[in-house]
Amino acid sequence: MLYEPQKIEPKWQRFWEENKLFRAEDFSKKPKKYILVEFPYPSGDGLHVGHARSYSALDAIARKKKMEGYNVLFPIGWDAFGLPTENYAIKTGIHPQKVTEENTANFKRQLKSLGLSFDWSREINTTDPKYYKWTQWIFLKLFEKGLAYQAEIPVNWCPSCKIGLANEEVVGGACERCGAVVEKRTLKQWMLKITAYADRLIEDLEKVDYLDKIKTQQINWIGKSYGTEIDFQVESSGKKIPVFTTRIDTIFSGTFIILAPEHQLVKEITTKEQKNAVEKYVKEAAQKGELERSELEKERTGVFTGAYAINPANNEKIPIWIADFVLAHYGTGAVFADAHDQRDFEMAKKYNIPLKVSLRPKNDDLWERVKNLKVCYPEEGILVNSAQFDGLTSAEARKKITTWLEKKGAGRKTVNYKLRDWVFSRQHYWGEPIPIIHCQKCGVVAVPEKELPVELPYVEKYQPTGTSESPLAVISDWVNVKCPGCGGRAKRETDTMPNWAGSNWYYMRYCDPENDKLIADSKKLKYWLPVDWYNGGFEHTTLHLLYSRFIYKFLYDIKVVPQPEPYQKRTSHGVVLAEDGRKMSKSFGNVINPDEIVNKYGADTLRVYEMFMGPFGETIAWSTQGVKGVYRFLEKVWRLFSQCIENKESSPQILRAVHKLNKKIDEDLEATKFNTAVAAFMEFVNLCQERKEKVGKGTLEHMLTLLYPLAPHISEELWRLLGQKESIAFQKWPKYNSKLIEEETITLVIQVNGKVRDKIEVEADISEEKARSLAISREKIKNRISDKEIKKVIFVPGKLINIVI
RNA sequence: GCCCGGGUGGUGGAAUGGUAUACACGCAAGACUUAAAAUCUUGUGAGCGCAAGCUCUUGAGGGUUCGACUCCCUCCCCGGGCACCA
Repeated sequence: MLYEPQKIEPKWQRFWEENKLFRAEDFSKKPKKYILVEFPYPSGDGLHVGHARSYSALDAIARKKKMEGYNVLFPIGWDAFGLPTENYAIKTGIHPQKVTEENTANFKRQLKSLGLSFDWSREINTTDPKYYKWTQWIFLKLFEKGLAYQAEIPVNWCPSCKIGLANEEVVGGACERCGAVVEKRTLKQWMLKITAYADRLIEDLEKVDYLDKIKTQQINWIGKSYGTEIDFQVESSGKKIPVFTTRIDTIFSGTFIILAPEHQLVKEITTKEQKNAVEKYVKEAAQKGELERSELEKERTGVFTGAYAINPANNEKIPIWIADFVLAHYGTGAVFADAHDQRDFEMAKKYNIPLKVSLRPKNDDLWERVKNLKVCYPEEGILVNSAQFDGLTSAEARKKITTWLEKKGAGRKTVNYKLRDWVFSRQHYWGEPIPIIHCQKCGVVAVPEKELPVELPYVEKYQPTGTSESPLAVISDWVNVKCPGCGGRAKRETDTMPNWAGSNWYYMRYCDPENDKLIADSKKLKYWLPVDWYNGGFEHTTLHLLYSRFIYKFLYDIKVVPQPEPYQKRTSHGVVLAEDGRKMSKSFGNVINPDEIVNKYGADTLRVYEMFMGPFGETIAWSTQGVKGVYRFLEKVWRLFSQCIENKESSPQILRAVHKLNKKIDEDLEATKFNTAVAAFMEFVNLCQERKEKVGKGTLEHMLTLLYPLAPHISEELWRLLGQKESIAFQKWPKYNSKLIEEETITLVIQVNGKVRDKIEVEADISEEKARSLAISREKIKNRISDKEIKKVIFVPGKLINIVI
């Protein structure tokens, strides 16, 4: 009998679906496991083999958990709002909704052909009004609590497409769509106050089991730093400039102040004499793109405002400058500058601004050069020229100077973050409308909850307007509404939400996908949440993963969800590159279509290959040869069946091997070491083949239950061919017999001075004395030792003996 | 520049203080075949040697240890993230 995956796979997929094998049961008495993979964006390119990597892995986990007796929820849906679909629709004239329907159908067909154990009865789609009603509801709650607000901020503007771009639409300073260089324009945008949750987003990482790499990246992204805020009085004016620093230990060498060009005090403090120069500089800085501004590392530029401030530490009068390397959006948009910062140092040298030193390095030669302002010394040191603080280390000085400034009322201990609030408006058609109404009298008014969802109007024209408004702005009968407050004339908000909006909370909806009264029933949320294991791409660590944690925490605060963290465990899979080591891309013509692999080798081969190709977390290039290797392995499994059908016991060696395999698979699957799990199966099959002996039915069944999570179709088929009436999915996950695994004999390694010189087969529990006399009696070892004195013997029971001479 | 990973045969990789190179690919030889494919068998880190065997080998150098791919220090290279962050 031949192994023909094309015949057996669709059969079992149909069987599993018709018998509702993978339906999750609300409130089951069994313990629950919520296994989640990131839901795909249904693009026109179809399923990527990278999706298949993540899904095959967690499918194996989900199937194993089910066998272990858990009530498993393993759902799937569609993250379908977004730009690629809108762009495609603009290009082809096919409505985005139609495009989405087609792409979704294609993705669904592809996912089903892989035989993944999703509970399709809970399928969701972010573009469904019944779904985005609740996306809008969350926005209203955020608005109610003051966490959604409007602000005038600079946005990326494409002068060619005449449209605002999100950061993710800007590639290397250029428009992703047309390639034009992006400018900055100030527009009124909706913002979400994620910064209010910065501390909790860091602290609560302690409560969850994420890969360390993921935790570190989130912590760095939030970028919490402790420091001091100091007030500099502007000379002969009531104004003060607050400045944030982490290096208050260098305050006594602060000889000038630098403001960001966008700093609000620039206009107010600039003197008449400097007005022209300052205005010119500010204008130039605004015109420079982000790219240009950060590229210009070589040459420092700046301009003097003409104004002076007082350094509160030593009451010295110091000049106030402007420079574009000072960022408006970090700290207070102003810094005090000194000889102990590379950038400040370079700028002072260029414009002949006086400098002095206040930190002494340990190295005397270096100190000589630092003292004479030959080099910048940005490290920590011992304080000098710092009045009563002389002689302290930088760390000590930071504490004492901060306390001293606090007493004088000129400064305070403070904390800063790199994390910024989240721009939540898009001037696009294909997204959730923001449920807000602008009334001339009442101002910004929330759409009443009972009027949700605010449906996206189905129109023929969804092209950009060319102004800085969304395409929705031109649909006058949709835009013009009565104010829910006063009944007067009002207009709808025409911006839509970014596609992170729908993916922020989607995993909650799987718990209760049909509910039209609530985001989800609270008892169901309590039963299923948190997600026990969530797998997705590393690239979502600082966007989707962080955003969705923030939204969940907010929902926890308003008592919608039961705990403060949504995901108990988070893992990430590595990217699958093309065979040539580059990214898979249509333009390179190197894309692997999963359909082709499934047609030629079957879903089981694709799934097992994706697990075998390399360590789960690493970036790996595709190898078609490697796929063939896995296919050969599955053929060997098939042959094992045709050779072993007779009803008898396996030999003790095979029996031991299958129990060892059991242990290995158990451990490797939990640790996401899928590649070595597959290797262990291969070793087992090779062993059976080498021994040329018929394997007993029981042993084969044992092996098939272990293989089932990774290669479900072939396992189910052979299981039935062995005469089983019930699906293999209902089998208990097998337990290994640890006594059977124990070996009676072992290979004892004999080392001389740490080098392997001989090996002997001995009983497993050999004593040290016996091992020693055996080792010394060996010819090879005798020759090595000859007349030399044995200094020491190290014996590792069951492993080795090392003779030191 | 900073923060995370990583560097092991011709290739993807295995081994987290105890037999380096599991497993797979590729390659070579043989069997089957009119032939090819598929399959099976054997071999396959490098060097020396007819052979038994010996020597070397985990990016480079040092250290700890009876013993280091594994731990520590210095450096080089590659991948990812952040980046004028005060």
